[in-house]
Amino acid sequence: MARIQSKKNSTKKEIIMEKAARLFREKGFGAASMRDIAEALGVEAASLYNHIQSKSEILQAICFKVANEFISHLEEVERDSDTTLKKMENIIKVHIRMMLDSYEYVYISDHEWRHLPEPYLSNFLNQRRSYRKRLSDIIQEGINRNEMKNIDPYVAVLTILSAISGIESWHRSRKTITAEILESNMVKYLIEGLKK
Amino acid sequence: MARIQSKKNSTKKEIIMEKAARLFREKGFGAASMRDIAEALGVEAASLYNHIQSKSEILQAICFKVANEFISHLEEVERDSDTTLKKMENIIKVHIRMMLDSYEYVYISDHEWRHLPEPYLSNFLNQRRSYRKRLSDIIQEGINRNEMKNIDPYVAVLTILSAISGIESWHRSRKTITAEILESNMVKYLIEGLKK
DNA sequence: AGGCGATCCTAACACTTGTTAGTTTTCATT
DNA sequence: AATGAAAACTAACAAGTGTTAGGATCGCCT
Repeated sequence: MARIQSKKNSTKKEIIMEKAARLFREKGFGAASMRDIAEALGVEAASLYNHIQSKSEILQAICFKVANEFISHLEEVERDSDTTLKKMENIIKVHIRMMLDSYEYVYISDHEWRHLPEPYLSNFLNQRRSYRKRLSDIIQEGINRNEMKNIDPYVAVLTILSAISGIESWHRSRKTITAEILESNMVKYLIEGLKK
Repeated sequence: MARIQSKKNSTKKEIIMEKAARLFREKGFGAASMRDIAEALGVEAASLYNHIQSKSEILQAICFKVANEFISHLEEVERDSDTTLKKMENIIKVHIRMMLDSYEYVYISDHEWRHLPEPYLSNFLNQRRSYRKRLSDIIQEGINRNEMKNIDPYVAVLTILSAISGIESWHRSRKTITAEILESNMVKYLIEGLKK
């Protein structure tokens, strides 16, 4: 009767979330079963319900954890940076690093959110929309201040966020380039396209 | 006993593919059931098997149709365009337009390919890798000819393709901007970041 | 009118799904 | 060593999965 091993500073729920995240990414939320998750933990499926309430609770926890981290990072950046270009550069860097460090979680929050049950789904999408609105406000201000070239802010935000989310593909590949090269080149590309 | 209506120039298989594509996108491949697809067509699930051989055959057909279209477009562009910048601009436009016109298909080929069964999965990924390699060769040549700024070609390709695939998000939203504005601004952003 | 292939239906199959109930084991604290 | 909570187990559930078999019905062609 193997137990879920309690690791350093992690609740059992978090350990389940991590294993589940891996499987959700590999097979998709729908195709990854509770029995799959349990097996990955060396445990029976029913045992998971001592630590979580449902399969979708795992998804909720992951999605909102990621969303909250991005929001608090954004607030930090808005406080600390001076020019609009620096703001955007820092935001881009935060996103890239989150994608590099918390790959599984960010991926799921990017791709599997539509399996959230209501009302969490609406909640998530509202948060997302407002987050993007705040980014496009920064870009609009950059254009007004003549720091950025005249580009539709909505399109710019879409382009930036989507480009970064594509790092998934690098992560999945046999890495022919390092994370550092990836980061610096992508920042360069995205910022150069923004600059006046 | 409602029949699957034969439309203009479409085999019944193609009609099934279109309805299925919609559902695969909305719910994901795993979560969209054969009974869902059948219901959308006003038919029983078993009846579908007169026109297709399996659920995953639908996915295969969609993924490889998209892949083939991109490849033949690429060959066309490589023949007709002169400078490397023009080549990339045309390729980007082709991708954007495919995303705008054949939204459902492209989305599935972008996001649901991992549910392909072997050996189709390996096949698909090989095609994809070689396609991206050809794009990054164009960029490398652009750098050599001093038409483009010095950027890692792999990262550039990743950025471009991911950015375009993010149009999905526009498609899903209440469109506050037109397709034309989206296209022209995204092309501008992605090409400006590439130019020397 | 009769036939025939295409296309549909119903019924069923063997499995898998998330989840619950009830029981037993583990382990830290007394 | 005894206690009690935490966490595991087995067994089962109702519902849903892709798919097949066999029979009914449609619509076109002679």
